[in-house]
Amino acid sequence: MPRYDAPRIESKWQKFWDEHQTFVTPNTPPANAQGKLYVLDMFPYPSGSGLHVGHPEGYTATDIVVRYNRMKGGHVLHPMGWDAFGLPAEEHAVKTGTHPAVTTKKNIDTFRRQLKMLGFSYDWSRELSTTDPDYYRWTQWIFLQLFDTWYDPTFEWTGPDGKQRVGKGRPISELPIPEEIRGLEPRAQGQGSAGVVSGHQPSAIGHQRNEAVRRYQDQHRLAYISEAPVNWCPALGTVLANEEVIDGKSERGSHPVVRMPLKQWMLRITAYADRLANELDDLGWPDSIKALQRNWIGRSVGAEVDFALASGGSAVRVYTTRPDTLFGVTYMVLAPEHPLVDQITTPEQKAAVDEYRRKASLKSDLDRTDLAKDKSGVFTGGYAINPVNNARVPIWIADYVLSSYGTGAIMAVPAHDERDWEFAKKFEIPIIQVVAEEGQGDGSGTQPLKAPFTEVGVAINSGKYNGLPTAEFKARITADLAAAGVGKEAVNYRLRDWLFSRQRYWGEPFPIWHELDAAGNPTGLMRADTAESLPVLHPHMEDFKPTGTPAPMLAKAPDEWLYKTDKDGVRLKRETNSMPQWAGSCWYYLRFCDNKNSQRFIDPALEKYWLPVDLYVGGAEHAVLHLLYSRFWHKVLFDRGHVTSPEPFGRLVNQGMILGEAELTAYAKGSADVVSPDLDAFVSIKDTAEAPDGDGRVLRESGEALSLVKLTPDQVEKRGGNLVLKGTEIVVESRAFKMSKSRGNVINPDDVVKEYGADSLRLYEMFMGPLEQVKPWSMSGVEGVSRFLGRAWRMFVDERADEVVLHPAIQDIAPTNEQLRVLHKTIKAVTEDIEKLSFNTAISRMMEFCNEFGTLEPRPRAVLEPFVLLLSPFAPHIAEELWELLGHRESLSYTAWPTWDEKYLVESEIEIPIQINGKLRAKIMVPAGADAASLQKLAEAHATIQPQLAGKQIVKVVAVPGRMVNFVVKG
RNA sequence: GCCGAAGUGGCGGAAUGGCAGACGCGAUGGAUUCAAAAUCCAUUGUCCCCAAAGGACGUGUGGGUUCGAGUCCCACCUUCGGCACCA
Repeated sequence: MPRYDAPRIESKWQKFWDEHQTFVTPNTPPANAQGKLYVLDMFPYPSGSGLHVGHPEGYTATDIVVRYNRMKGGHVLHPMGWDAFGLPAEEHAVKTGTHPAVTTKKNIDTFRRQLKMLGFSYDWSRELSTTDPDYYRWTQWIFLQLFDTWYDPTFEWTGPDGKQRVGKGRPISELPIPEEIRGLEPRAQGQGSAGVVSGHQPSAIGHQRNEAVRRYQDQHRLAYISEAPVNWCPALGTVLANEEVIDGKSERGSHPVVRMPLKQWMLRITAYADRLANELDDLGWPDSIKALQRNWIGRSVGAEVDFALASGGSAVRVYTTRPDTLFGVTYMVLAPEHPLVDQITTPEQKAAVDEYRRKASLKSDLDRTDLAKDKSGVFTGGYAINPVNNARVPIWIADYVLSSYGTGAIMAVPAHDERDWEFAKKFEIPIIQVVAEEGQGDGSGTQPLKAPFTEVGVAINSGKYNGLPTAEFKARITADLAAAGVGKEAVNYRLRDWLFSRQRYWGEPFPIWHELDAAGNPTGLMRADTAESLPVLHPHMEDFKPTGTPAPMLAKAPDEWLYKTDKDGVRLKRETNSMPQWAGSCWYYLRFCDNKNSQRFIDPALEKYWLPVDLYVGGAEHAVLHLLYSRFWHKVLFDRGHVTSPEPFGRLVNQGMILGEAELTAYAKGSADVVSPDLDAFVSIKDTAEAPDGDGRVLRESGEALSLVKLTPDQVEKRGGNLVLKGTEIVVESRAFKMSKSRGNVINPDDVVKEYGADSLRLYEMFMGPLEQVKPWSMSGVEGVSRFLGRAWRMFVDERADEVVLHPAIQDIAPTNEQLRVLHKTIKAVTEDIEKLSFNTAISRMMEFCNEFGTLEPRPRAVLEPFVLLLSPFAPHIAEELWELLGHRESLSYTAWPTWDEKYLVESEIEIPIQINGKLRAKIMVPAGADAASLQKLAEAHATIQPQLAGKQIVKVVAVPGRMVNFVVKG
């Protein structure tokens, strides 16, 4: 009984591919190669729970593209690796004492086994893990590049891509040092050289004398240390980047996060904000992802304006995008942390101001969000002078102004800004309208505003600028302010510099040392490890418990790791922070091209050959962070001449999330724990509404809370276009939820493979719907595609025989024209669908083919053979087995992809619709080449059309050859 | 609130401005079987009609463009995703 036996076939071919190294890709293209193709999956974090069904979705898609292109003769790079640093392995270490490296290795082994089980054609010889010292050696090396680079925003240059740019990351040795800093000891010109890491040469220059210069350089590096309020998460024992904090809680684990000032490594990604935004234009990415990134970067163009203090002394600089509303300024607001606050606060207000600042400093982001509903603030007692009209403006502090955006101070124009409006209303500050809607008169005698007017319009109450449209006003006043020396155009970004240090063990150590003075205290001066001394390995540790304080884990490392004395006798202490998980994933796509290179992070020739990645597939959750960070690193490497492509990823596709199986739910009156069993208690979903707190549903009329009853499919039936409780009119809800342990709807790929086989899982993941779309899982859907594979198997194999032999119906006979037409139609459709990544429709076409030939007797071999090749990228194991059965000795992996011939596709007769006034009235068979006139004649003569046209006036006839005929009639 | 994506049978989904619902699931009927599983065949948007023939209605809602709209334009509603005091 040679039934389709997935386990036997799949293990046989997985072993074959392994032993024959079928998918190992040499870096030199084969003689007849049709060009290179680099297809990359976002590599997974190898978690302890193993592969999720979401993983194979993207992986199958890329595997199909890769297998297809290999057969087309492409030189294809398709690697896989592990993003393996991260908190879970370390949390496990805290609990069990198992070293994170051990846990990580175990998890990687599981992931590798699972991926191999699914038959993906990765070149496993290129496998890498971010935790390999061989790998993170180069992560540290790239960090040193960042450390050795400053951004020159005015530098004009032409890159290896032939494009002109303004702004470049340059060696720190080329940073111009201002005279006053250079001091007594002028630096030699051109000190240091590009490509050699570290800005200091301890033996060449006495660095004590250069201390000021070194500190100046340190302030300008792309990797720098700053003391700033950061998100400290006590539960995780680490600080988190803004991006890792959601609603005041940690993204991972939802632990509370507090703000506190700490010294941290930062990466100056803001220097690249413009290029990161602008160079998105040419990328083959979905517009929605580009929009997400632009949104995140949040570039805004406005003006900085100086308001002199009424008390004299320094001025307050504000940032505004609406300099045209300067005449409407009725107060100013400084962020509570603003450095001028102390200076302007009057003695009478000091107590109130100090108290407010103290409270604000304690507030976590969550608290600030909660308070957002109600504006708070305190008057400082100080006044500023509005430069356009010399008006005295009171200065307040309020936490709705952020110290980290713009200048940390605003001019408040309540008439034309929502937030200022709310604030002014609450504290009874005057509101002056200075912009009127177009065509609403000149504004003299304007009614008081009922709400802030935030649109553009025409200036009023603005002196000589009255009547100017907003855009013109902005340009004019910006120029006027600049001429007067009190303002200038300015650009701001929502994007902040990237907080790059964490306080945990299981991350890349920094290749940095801190100089210590005689008393053992840090001097604030740093030294970098040399490139040759890398990697900086982790110290040996027994205890992985967090310190419980913001002091990094590595501070508990043994002294021999922590301290050393440099050649010049200076005592050094190692940097004890570690890099965040994002670091390793920023450049793995480069290392895959050359993962064994011990001399460089990537061979320049290989970078030039393989980069950029031609197709990058992964989840949309990485739309902002990972993709923005890698682009940033890539651009720095580009500026420093280490890579020749300006962007890492040419085409990007996001796979949609896979939800759990749809669940049926009915709602009933009564409390959740006591659900009345009688039907009267049940309520139709149409009579319910979402609960105000977002949790559960309530009765629409009364707002009464309803309890939720899970149903099985046999408890419902369809009636009148709805799903109802059996025998009732009560409509129930059918919805799919995100897979989660708590809901118990997680599907394990291992189980699916055990029951249906890897080919069925692959096929189902692709058949569910468009790759990019969110879709619910369905076990009976898996069964459906598995039945299709069974049919395909029986098309080739005689199940009544004792052995696996070719079906006797398969014969070397000449196919009919109709059979050839079906074959070539299928080849064309499948080929074009793969090119479009429209895998679900490609599978449909193959199902149709199978429905056509599956039970046909006899079946021409010449028609069936190409079908196996079409199927092979989707279901490679069964395809290899059938290919072998058909008598082929070689794996089909490099067999030429079938081509179609248009001549087989033409049909002699086609069916076209006949419409009257656009409505379908009949269908007729016509010769394929019939022209418009003969179409019309045939249509008019048709038995059901003729009577309908009789006695009516034909106004117009639209006849499209090969398409349709439409009669437009009157009467 | 802002930005983005999407609304098509009982379900997943298909459809260069030209036959809506391909393909699959589910369901129903039949064949095969001692019986079942598996398999094969047929039917399956809703409604009118005894039935057939035929007809009416159908792609979130309301308008519009067009000989013709699921598809293009305008307004709105709903769901999902992201951002959210960013001046």
